[in-house]
Amino acid sequence: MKDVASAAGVALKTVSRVVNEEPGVHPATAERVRAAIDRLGYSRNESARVLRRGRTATIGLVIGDVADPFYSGLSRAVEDVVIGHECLLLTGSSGEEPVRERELVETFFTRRVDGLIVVPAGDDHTYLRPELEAGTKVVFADRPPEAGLDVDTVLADNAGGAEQAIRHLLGHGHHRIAFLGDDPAIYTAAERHRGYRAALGGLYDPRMVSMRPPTLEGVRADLNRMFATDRPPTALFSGNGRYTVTTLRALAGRPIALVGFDDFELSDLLRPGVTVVAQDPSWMGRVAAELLFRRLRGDVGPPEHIQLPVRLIPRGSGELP
Amino acid sequence: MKDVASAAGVALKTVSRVVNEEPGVHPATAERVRAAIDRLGYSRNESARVLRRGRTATIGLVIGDVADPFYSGLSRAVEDVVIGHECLLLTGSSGEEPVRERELVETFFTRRVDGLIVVPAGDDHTYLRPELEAGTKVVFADRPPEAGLDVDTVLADNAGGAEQAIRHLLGHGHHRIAFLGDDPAIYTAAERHRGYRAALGGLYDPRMVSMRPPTLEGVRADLNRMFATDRPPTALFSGNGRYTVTTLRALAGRPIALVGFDDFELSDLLRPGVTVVAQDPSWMGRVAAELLFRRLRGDVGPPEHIQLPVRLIPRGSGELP
DNA sequence: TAGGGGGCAGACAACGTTGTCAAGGCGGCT
DNA sequence: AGCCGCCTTGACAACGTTGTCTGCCCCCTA
Repeated sequence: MKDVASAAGVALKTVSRVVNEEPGVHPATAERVRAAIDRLGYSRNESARVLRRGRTATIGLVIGDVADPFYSGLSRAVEDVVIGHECLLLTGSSGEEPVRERELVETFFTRRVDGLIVVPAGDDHTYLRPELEAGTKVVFADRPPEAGLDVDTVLADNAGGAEQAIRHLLGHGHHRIAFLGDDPAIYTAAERHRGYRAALGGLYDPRMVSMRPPTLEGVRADLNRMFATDRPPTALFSGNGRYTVTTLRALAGRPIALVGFDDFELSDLLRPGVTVVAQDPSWMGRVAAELLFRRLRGDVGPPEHIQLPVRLIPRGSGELP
Repeated sequence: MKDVASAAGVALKTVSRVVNEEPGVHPATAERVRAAIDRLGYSRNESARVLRRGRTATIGLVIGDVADPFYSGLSRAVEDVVIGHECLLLTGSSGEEPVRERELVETFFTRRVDGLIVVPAGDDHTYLRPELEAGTKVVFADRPPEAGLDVDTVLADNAGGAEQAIRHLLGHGHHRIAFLGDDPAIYTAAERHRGYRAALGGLYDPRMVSMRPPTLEGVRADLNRMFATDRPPTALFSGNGRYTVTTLRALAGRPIALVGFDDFELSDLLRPGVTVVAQDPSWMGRVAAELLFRRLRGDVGPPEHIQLPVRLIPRGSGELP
């Protein structure tokens, strides 16, 4: 910038004004400055600007794993909103590890992100307190923080979706419905299990429940265990997208009624098509990002807790007798 | 930092030394400083550090679309390498639009990223020249830049993979094999078509080729056109993952031999399983990122052009008669 | 013609770090 | 005892911007 100034024969500040399109520069001078900028191939040093102004125009996003379609859909939506606000996006995958989540968040904070969207992996976010009090805006998506930390959240209707799925299966004559889901320490898994249990009421049987990481062997073993009981399941409800796929693999073609939480590509191409309770990850991302930017614009209302509806899509597997 | 210094009763520079774990600070002093840091909840301002040192410890990644599994797999691998080098990752999706690709790259440059990994959408990268000459390291992944710009590239063996697929189909008795792929302006599509043509030799017939964006209607129309000819195809080769899925939808269960480029989740669960030429997006991401960091460490050898092998995985659809 | 006001330009400090250099104190060696 | 060198610490400038304040010039009005 200094070089541009001397090349154009003006003061540093004048170049700054031109670059920032501030008023009060004579058009002819501005033209001269722009010419010098082009000639020298100058581009503003954003770090210095950030240092001086205090705003980074950068948003941080912490998710479980970009390679998971749920998260990548969410990511893309967040990215679009962020770009629309002339900001950039720092993304990090926690791999669902609380320690890594925290490291990422803290790294983002030292980079002075203006705002943060987090899909939490852990359940202790006291480490956020200082930064929240310092005014950094944080929105939780997909899962809330632990009780006691009242911040903006954008969640899907997990329990409601699970209830819907179970009622659908009950409506097709099933009374013995198994639940295959993730570790109950994961909020969404716990909620979906809660909805499952609520919808089943007196039909609930803990032997028909398997909650653990979705490994093929594990799922296969649990299914075998369930099928070996005196009253085996006639229908399955799987607690998330990866789980549904794993379950399909474990079933190896064995026909049984199945409803899965989360839609996934090709669910319609399988035979039978897989009936799912679909949530919309990009909607969630968009809503979370827009909420964040509203906060950044100065909205200081009480924390919002947005719940997004989910939708049951019958495709065949949930309608088997 | 100033506050920490006065709280600990030492000079600014001493705090800086402690924070950066530089040698030459008395353990007792360091302890006092660390106590003050904890008490005040201080965290280093990375922007100022960047400004002073000139290195941002940030890498930029420009891809087509995070929501596409190929790119998100690549992203995740890049992210892991980047985190391993204590850097952060700025990600942007070009949506395959050259203009947006350029905007993203230039935004990343004004943010002074140390290095850049690009999956190019456009075919004019002269705009990179100044920055390349200024020493910023850039690696192209998945697709090369236009001829004339000799930079590091990491590509898959697109033509070879296509040849392999076609030879596989020829080996199963097919002589009439159609190609369904993306716009030939996209490098990978053009290369795969090249391999297809080379493997077919005299059997090549332009009427059996459809290259256009993968819309369901378009693919369906082209398939109908091909099937309506006097010598309809007995096998299909689809030019990328999304294309394969679209083709499967367009076929609506009609059995015909099919090999697709790119593996995809559930390819094994369809009946018949889908035979594919698989590339490994995370391998590509890892290799590109590692090459980039080698450059950042000062490796100044001539540009490297890495080609990653692909692998044919028979699953049933490619072995139909 | 004198005074006032608006348009334009520049000087300077500050943002929070880090690299360079210099200085003080202390122990060991001659 | 005097000198040297090491260990520890600090002062200061610089990185490239931007916000504030000041100054100049010209035109308009009384």
